[in-house]
Amino acid sequence: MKLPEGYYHSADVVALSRDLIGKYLFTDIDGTITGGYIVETEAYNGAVDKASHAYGNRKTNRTEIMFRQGGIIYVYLCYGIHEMLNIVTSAEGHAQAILIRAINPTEGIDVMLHRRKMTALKPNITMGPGSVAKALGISRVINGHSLQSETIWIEDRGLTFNDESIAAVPRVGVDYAGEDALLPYRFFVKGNPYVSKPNK
DNA sequence: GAGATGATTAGCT
DNA sequence: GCTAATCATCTCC
Repeated sequence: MKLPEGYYHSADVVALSRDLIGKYLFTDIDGTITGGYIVETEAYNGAVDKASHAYGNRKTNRTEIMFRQGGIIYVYLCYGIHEMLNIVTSAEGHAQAILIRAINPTEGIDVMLHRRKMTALKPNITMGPGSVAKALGISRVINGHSLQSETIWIEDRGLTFNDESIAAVPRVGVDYAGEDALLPYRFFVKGNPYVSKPNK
């Protein structure tokens, strides 16, 4: 059920982003399994994508993770507050990654509520990349972990969406990326309550 | 070593 | 809708 290592080695990060919709993402951070299926992703196409941290093959201590072979995770801090979860894909030397923007929780909901300091289940528990990471207990501590590990992994449980129920639109919050900001690299399940606000 | 800034969110108006 | 929160990382000096 766990997606094999080879799944992440595809060179087509955009197709993978589309394919990850409906896959189940789980974490086992402190002895409790939490997760759900992915309802929103964004592709970051490495060296040729102005919106990517690795645009122009810019390699630093932070982005080095993305240049590795696919099948690991890249976690980083944004705006000083929010941690974001990315799936690194493609072959070594190609800095491609997929940002997980929203999931539909199915496992360990009570634990996620506690992590989010919430008392009732509301869509905003895993709506938006910062919220997903917080609900799943993801932090920079597990930056670089393999998706074959016992800490974080993705499963295929046979859930699929047809093309009509998946929207492909420009990405969020990347206006500074010029023409690359217009690329339809954001995928989400139409009408799903956990999808983050813009363009819904 | 200092200064600018961002793949955002939550809370208030 | 608007704005504050808040810091690791990058970029120059």
